[in-house]
Amino acid sequence: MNVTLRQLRAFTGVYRTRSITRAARELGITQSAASLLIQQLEAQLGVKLFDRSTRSVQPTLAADEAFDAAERMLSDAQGLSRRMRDLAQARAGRVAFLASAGTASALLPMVLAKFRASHPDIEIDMRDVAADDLVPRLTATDAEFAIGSVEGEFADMTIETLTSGRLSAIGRRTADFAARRSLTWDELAQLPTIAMRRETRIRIQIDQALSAQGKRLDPTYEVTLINTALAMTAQGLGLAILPATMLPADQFPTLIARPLVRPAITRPVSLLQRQGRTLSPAAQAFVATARTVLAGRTTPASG
Amino acid sequence: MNVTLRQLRAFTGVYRTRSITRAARELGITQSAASLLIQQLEAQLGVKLFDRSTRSVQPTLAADEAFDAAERMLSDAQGLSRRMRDLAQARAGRVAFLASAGTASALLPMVLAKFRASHPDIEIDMRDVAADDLVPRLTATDAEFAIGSVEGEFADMTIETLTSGRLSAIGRRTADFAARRSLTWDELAQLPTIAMRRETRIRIQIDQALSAQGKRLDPTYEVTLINTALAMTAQGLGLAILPATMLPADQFPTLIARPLVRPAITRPVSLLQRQGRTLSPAAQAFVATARTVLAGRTTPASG
DNA sequence: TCAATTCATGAGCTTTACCTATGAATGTCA
DNA sequence: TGACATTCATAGGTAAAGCTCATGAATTGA
Repeated sequence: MNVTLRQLRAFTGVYRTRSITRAARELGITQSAASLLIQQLEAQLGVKLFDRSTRSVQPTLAADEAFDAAERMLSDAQGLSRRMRDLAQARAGRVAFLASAGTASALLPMVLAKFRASHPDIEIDMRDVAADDLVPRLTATDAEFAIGSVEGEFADMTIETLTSGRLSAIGRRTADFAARRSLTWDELAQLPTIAMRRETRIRIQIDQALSAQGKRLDPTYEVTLINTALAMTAQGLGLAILPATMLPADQFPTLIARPLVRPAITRPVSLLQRQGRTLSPAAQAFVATARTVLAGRTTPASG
Repeated sequence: MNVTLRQLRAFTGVYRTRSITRAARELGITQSAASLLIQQLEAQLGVKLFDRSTRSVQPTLAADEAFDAAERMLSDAQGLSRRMRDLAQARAGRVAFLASAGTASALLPMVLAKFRASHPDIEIDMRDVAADDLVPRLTATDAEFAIGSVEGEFADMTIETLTSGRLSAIGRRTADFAARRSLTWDELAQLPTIAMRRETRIRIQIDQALSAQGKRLDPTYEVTLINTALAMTAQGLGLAILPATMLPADQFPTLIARPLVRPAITRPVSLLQRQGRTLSPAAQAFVATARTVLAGRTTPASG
């Protein structure tokens, strides 16, 4: 057998109290059990730890030396337990995840704010990445999950849609525009528009959906960043063509979104996880927050 | 129940090898036992430590955090065991003891030399003390034992005679002196002599023994230190009156001792220990060395 | 001398720990 | 694709350990 923490607990107890009986009471065991634990430890270490008579329990020099080491081990054990409990309850820890650039800028800030309010001590490491890189990066890095607009199936990945935004025209709140319930892509063709560049994931999706219907989008401006498109829209340069979920209402209070129809195109925001990999409790808490926050923003699929 | 070192050993093994089976082999237990230990630890800490399938065992983030703490505890445990084993085998440690001034200067140096040769890593703390102080100091300080000329009984002390020296006349190796087997105290009265001061323990013993026989000692010189007496003798100032054991042959090669008789007075060198207090293994080793070294020098009680 | 306290020990019971055997899942190679 | 090999999990049984209770021995204090 080997030294056990039980024995060390008994040892430090006896060392401090100079009494087997008192130490046993502290540990919630009987005096005889404590006596045995000390005997075991002495046999284990090959050293007498206490000179004991019925009337006194005197630590030996060896006990003096052993005491510090024993205390350190016990406090390490307690520290480990406490730390793990904190991790388990998501009161401590770190969440590393990937987010596509658009999601990170438009959708996640409010999730982050809510999460930070409820879990102030959890470190967050959000890495924004091109949408196409989400899956390869998730397999390669230590990120626990990814959030972004991804569709399809991937080996060793589970995918879950958190919310989905209808492709919309975003423009200034003019009386004319505000009156509209929706716009068709055909109507849009006659207006100045701002869309994402052709290489972007979102644009590819649009172009594919439209060409399936024999239509096409000829934007007045093409940009790379969502924020650029929104800023230009706010300046009245045209209507931004983006999922409605991508409009942060607080950043652009003058803008409103109206769904585009014929065809209606929806764009999911999905959560990607590696299969067979448990999320850390902190990450689980974050995902839960994301689910509730984003669920409130889902554009109904029909309408 | 609580976290055990067994569990931690299994944990670090699995963490390192990424395999329950391999870790079990390392620990010399079966795979199923190792599997159970991991499950226990997880339940204990409330945290999943490994994502395991039949094909892979992946540490979680919690496991990454726990690993260092676990390793430290295990190495502390090993360090404790090793340190205690060293103490037990007297390969390390410290011996603190008291010695009366005379013993310390004349008798113990050779014991120290022999002990140091066989136990080079043991620290020695020898405190020389007036003979009368041996007992009070031994009860009050952390010294483990005392060596000196003490007779009688003391509460809570065990006493053991290590050697005893006959009171002798020590002089230069002249043909005349060397030819003598012994001297009587009466013969001594006509010669120049060097004795210890009246206050010293050794002198008190001499005076008592002589006065019991109606005799007395009138030394030419009275000194405090044994070495002074011997140095004066070496200069031919007179015969030193000391126990034969107190003559270090290597320091004073020109001197020889001849026992004093009528009466023959012996002076024990004793080992004092506190009753019910185990000596540390280092101290036991030292005492053993002292016993063997000093036993060789004992003057036969009769002769 | 008696009562009280404290540590050690032995008997007996309960709990734990471990092993063997087996099942389930997954990756590999023909 | 199907047989095979590997690996982890689980169930059942047994050996070992741990604990309690009861008791004994030693020592202190009244």
